[in-house]
Amino acid sequence: MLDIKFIKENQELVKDAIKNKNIKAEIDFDVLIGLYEKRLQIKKDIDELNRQKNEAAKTRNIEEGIRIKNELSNLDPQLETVTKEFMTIMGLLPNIPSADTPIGPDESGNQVIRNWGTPKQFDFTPKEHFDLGRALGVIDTETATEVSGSRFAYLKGGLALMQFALVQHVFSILTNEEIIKNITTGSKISVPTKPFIPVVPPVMIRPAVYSRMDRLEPKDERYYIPSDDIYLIGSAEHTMGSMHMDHIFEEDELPIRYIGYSTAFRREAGAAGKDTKGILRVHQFDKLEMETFCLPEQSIQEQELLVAMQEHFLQTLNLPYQVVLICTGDMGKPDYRQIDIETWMPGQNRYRETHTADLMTSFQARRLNTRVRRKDGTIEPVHMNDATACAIGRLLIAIMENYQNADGTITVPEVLVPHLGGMKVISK
RNA sequence: GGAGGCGUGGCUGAGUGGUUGAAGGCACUGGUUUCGAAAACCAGCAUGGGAGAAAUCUCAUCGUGAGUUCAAAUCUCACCGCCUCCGCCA
Repeated sequence: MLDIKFIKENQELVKDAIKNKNIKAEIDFDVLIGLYEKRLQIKKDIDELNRQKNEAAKTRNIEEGIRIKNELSNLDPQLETVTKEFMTIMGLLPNIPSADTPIGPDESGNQVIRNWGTPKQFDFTPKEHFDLGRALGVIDTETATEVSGSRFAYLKGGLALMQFALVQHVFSILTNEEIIKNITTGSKISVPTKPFIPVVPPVMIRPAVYSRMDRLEPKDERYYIPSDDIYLIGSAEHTMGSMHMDHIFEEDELPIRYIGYSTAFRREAGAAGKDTKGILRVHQFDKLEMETFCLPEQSIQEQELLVAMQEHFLQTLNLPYQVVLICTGDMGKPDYRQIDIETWMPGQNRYRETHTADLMTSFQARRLNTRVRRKDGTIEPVHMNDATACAIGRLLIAIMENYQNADGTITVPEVLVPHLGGMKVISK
């Protein structure tokens, strides 16, 4: 949610954001500001009546008290109505995109800002992960479809083990302050080198909290359990970002960095027919997610750190990738700046999205009421960043396709070998 | 799931209808003292909204939401959460 005072002073910015982010809502700013002012006026009237009520109560003026009570009963519903209308419009407004965000209608407007590594030349035609996985018996979507439905899979054998090798690998990087220090120095990123705190968060979330994260929508995309009025999360971000709602940090406590491991649940509504084979797009996958809280003036650098950590991770696996600055039409509503990383998938002969890094500025924090008390005593919303550390399913695909051999076996990346108990090749 | 108990400020803890936004303690901040520190003493110390140049004034908030009352942290109801015992369970 944006700050109404910011909106009043920066209407053009907000209007541009709505247009450039393709938000399908007709917002009348005169109406919005009118509602805000009307609400303020009603609140003032109620405040004054309350003052009189308190006065009457103190002096035990019963008749006066009854009179004021009746008057208040007229105003209360008015306030409720106006507040509701006001909040409805406020909830539609997106975050403002950063100045360096390209303006574009959809993914065609995204900009590749750098790339790393050279796609390996194979002396045979590289296969896609589902063919490799089926032949090796490590991905079974047929049985999963019978048992659970489409877009589910069994990961087996060496691939199942590799999932946990990746988890170990990510945790070992992100909890190591030395590595973070080297990366910030090497990339000239000026943020504290505080390591990430490992977290296994809940995978279910209450509707009200989901809404405060501004992640309840699109509801079609969410799994909902009516008997308990609860949602399954689509990312660890959802229950980690909300960890500190209604909390005020002291300035020197920040940044706070978490690395969470959880299963993510997605209905993939509207993706019918898209990426139906294998495990690229499934209803359930495991993911390691970074979530950080920091001072407003540090949040861009913080996002740069998260991207640098992602790049470091891919480099340790020697996987070629490109870094993409996402344009207005393709970025999320709460995003200020979104950077994706696409990793080379030889079987598909193209880069596919494996990572995303979202800088939300104060947009989520304002609704979550997560704030910081500055040294001078002022209190303001913190800035929040979230970013993929490792979407395990998609990384497994990248590893399978990049490390495949002519005989259909898969070489285990060197850094993962120790985490796989010394296993060097996944074969039948 | 059954029985009972409980939710008050950063923490602890008093407060069962009337200047209680809330005693006391701890923690924290500033000061006095000290060569310095500890201790002691003094002072300050919730958040949000509104008015004001400011001092300050004012409204709301004692898990959440409704209700009773001239008046609610205190009474009623619902919901949420926590604790203890029993049951079940990884």
